[in-house]
Amino acid sequence: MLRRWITIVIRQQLKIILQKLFPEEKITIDHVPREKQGDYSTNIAFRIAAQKKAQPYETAQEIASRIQHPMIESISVHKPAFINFTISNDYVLEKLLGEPEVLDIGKGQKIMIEFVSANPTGPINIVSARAAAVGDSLVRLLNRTGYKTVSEYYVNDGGKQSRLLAESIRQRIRELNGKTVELPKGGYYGDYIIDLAKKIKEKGITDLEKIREYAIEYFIKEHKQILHKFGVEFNNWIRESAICKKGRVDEVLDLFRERDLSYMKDGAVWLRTTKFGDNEDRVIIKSDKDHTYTYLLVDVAYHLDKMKRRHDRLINIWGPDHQAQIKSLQCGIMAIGYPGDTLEVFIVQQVHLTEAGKSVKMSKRAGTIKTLVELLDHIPKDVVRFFLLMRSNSQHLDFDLALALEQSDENPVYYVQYAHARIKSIIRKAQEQGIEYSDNFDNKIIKEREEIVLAKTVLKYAEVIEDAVRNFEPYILTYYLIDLARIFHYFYQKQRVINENRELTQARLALINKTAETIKSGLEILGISCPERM
RNA sequence: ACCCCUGUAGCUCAGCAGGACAGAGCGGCGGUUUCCUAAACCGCAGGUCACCCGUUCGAGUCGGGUCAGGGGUACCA
Repeated sequence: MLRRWITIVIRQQLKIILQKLFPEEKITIDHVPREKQGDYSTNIAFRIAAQKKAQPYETAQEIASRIQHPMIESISVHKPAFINFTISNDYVLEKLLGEPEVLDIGKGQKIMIEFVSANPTGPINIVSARAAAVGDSLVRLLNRTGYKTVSEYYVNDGGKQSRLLAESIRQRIRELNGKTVELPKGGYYGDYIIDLAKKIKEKGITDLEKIREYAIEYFIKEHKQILHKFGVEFNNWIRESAICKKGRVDEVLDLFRERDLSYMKDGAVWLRTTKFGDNEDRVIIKSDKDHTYTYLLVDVAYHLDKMKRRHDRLINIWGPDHQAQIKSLQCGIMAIGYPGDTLEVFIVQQVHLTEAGKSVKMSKRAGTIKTLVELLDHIPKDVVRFFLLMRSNSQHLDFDLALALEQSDENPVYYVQYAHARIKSIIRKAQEQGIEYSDNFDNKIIKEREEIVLAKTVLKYAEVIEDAVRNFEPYILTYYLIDLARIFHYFYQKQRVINENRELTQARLALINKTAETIKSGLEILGISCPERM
């Protein structure tokens, strides 16, 4: 990629000029904010001047005068003391039309990435949908950059919530039978419970445990279906019950006992998480009759299982409501002998659904949910994904339903897709006239500002991918695609691709073809379709 | 009380490990189509980067504090 090459070149040059004055890795290369003043810039003169107690501007001029390289078209010094480089067009075109760079950032590292993991007690809400979009894009991104990923969905099919769900359904069934009922405290009240109750009533299931099983299977199936519709597939769906059956919980309990990290108090078993920096110790086995396990215990067991499957890194993507668990879980993982940074957790912040300025609150229990199912009933998958990938993970996200429904210019998804469709249309047109694009042209034929800017922007793609991977932030790519589309549209307005000069036409076809490939690649990573025509 | 996230143009947000006169989209106003898709493009208006201190040659960016908004702090998952 350009940035890497220019960094290497400049470092080499500076190394000679500066001798040992400055460590190579401290030389930073940035993009220049203003197009007219070059492509890349270094602030090295400030550093050198500070060390030598010299004037920064003069130092910059001195350094600049001594740098020379065929890929650098020109060097200029700007006040206060920036040294700017403009890349030669030849080099840009050579890179653009050459073999696409294979980015091997991961170097075969195995990453397990767990996301969504919504409880099978109701439909998937929009925050989980956001996690799904982010997680799925990250998987695609990582797989294209030299990582080996495994995506996993953890199903909480045990525990109190599923029993509460079953009880809620049973009461609804009784209600359908004309009885007055009392819904369990903290139970589930959504309309979907009544629908499910009707189904279960028809099947003639009355046993509470059978109701529970039926309901859980029902929701797992529903989640799989809707995620499939959303373009998200998981390598593994792993169940809490399976982890328990495997004996992982006992393993974990043994480890705790061996290391003297668990103790009895008030009839419950506690884990000394404070030893690892938690604010308080946590209960792992409850004091109730059945001595049931807490979520924490089972979750530690689950993560032990993940680690036994030999992954180099474990990543979880969680919603904001799970923020408080991170510490305890990491302490639990340390308690079984793994380093605290074994598990990295990324929190995607909440999603605010807005409609005509009014916000719609969401809670699974309250029954006023806006679910992924409902969302996809009204808004195309591409739009939902794009909107959910427009903010950094840590940003609260406003999802404007009205805007999402707009089928036109306001909607940035179509803006990007349209750029691709437009290019494809031009290429089709050219083919009808018997013109194919060709990489064999004199580089000097590409010289218009709009062409060069487009070419340089396409080349930035590799840098963007690198940034997105490094930060685990797909939105960086989303922004880039909007930017690329804008630059293409501008180019289109200013320069004709198909024109009377055949060689120029072919060159421009090659340029826009690369642009289309880049948009397509980017949209694929975001899990968004890329139509040939619109 | 403690923890996490956020506070940049009327609205929604970019601003990448400090740098060059603060950017985009939407909304507002005004333009562009004998020609490759107008789902496009161009121009104008609009900001004491919440506030205060500090570090620095240089702070929207880093540190401390204040204020404001959202979320979280279960023997629920």
